[in-house]
Amino acid sequence: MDQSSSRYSTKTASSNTLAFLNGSARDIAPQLLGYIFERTLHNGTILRGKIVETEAYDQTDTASHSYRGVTPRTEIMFGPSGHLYVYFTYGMHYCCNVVTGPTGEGAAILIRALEPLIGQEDMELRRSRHGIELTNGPAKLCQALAIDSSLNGQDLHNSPLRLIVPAKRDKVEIVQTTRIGISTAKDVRWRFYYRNNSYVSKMRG
DNA sequence: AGCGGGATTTTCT
DNA sequence: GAAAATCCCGCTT
Repeated sequence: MDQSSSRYSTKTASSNTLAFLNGSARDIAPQLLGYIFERTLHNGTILRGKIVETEAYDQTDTASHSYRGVTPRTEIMFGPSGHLYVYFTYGMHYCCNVVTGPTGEGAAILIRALEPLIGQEDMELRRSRHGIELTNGPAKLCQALAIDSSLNGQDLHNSPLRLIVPAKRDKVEIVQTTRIGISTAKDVRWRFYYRNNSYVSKMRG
């Protein structure tokens, strides 16, 4: 494996390049910033967005779906890392996570915001919005990229939704703060985002 | 700019 | 039966 070519070319993640997901969600969540989601629709349309906001959830965490153990909903979180966990909430919204940790541990990273790179026009049709409103929230980005329960459990190495290693690391400051929309563990600072990126959800200022 | 309510269904107590 | 890792709209300031 040629180190320089993997560092400077944008290519589909091999099983090797996503091996870093087999660790703690807390540590991986900031590392996932800058990675790229590539969605291939049934008609062949390619959509891409860069991850700019993440939140970690693990089994020790009262706010995590996995806290109370394996259920029909959470079994994907307990499966192998590098797969996608999609859940449905509030009767109308999907949110998506990247599963982390070894098989048997229930952990995942919620993707809260993307910066669109390719396919903005297609996202606009699905969202009926434009600009930052395409992908500045966990359910918004799922609607923009047509992510629903049919993708739950898919392998991010090779599926209609793939995780791509960035060509080069962004030189952007990462902010660490508390998570959004939860009623317990409000003080746990497991939310990470790129400072000053306009696609981050609930930006103030 | 900020608050309040409605939508709508899966999941777990 | 209540809450939910949310979003959107309308009203008030």
